[in-house]
Amino acid sequence: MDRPELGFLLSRLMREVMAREKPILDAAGLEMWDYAVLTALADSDAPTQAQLAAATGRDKTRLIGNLDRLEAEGMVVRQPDPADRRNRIVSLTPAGSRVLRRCREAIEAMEAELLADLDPADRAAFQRALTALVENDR
Amino acid sequence: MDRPELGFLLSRLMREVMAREKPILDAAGLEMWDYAVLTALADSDAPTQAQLAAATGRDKTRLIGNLDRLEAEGMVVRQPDPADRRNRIVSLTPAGSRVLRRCREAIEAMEAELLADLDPADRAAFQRALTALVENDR
DNA sequence: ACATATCGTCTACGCCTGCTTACGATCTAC
DNA sequence: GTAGATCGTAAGCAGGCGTAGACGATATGT
Repeated sequence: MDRPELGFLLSRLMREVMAREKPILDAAGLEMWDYAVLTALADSDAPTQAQLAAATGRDKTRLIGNLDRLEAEGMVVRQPDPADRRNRIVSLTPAGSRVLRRCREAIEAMEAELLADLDPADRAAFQRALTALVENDR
Repeated sequence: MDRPELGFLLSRLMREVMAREKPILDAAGLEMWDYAVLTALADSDAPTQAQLAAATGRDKTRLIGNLDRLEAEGMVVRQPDPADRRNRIVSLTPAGSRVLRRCREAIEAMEAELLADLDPADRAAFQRALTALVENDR
């Protein structure tokens, strides 16, 4: 047979990565989407909920539930935008930042282990190519 | 911020690949899962339905519907296994092979275009690394 | 002042998912 | 031959998903 297709390989690898992330997030009491939201929050400042939904790819009505829970657990706050009070600006609390940082470290360690068997040059090229591809079709 | 995480990059790229595959499969009257099934069928010979479910990662009870439709459209046949008549052996018909080959060609062209901007050495390393990673944790 | 649009929220719809249970047909072990 | 396991199938369940419609609060254009 031919070389397996990109979609096939990506879905397999994706499944593996998610399987390895799950115990880490479970330990922190986070769901996948919570983590995506926290990450997006750390990377962009003062996003409105609509912007946050767009950034994470989550439906805006689904996002609400995640924010409700994250806010109840004190990881996130929603504040009315002084410039346009229809908007609610979401931001990380120190507690949220702390949880996020701890998860991120564990996940980076997991990723390093996952990629450990690769030839170092290939690993660098892999990450470079992946990043370029994602940025390309933004 | 840090380098984006593997899971983040993979999900983005995956989304893009699937978005580009969809029109191709639509034109052939196939759903994503149909294509995955046909591909798995071409790569392994004489699988039982349970093996096919395992190979594609689809739930065995969900697979039934796909096979029903593919069989109704003459792309696939189910035959009782002479060695164990509980099993049903699934195989591609010539028509199924033809449809699959046409889709595969279109998808490979799409992938080539997607990867076209990469540095050739990076592209080769990317594919090599991706394949190695998937085979690694099988 | 008034009409129109946007934002966040809630509710409901239909679709797809994996999981579970049950069933008949069939194989295997004893 | 009888008991138990396995295969494909059907049906039902809970949960996730995006979408759409409605609503109050708010902003904007005229």
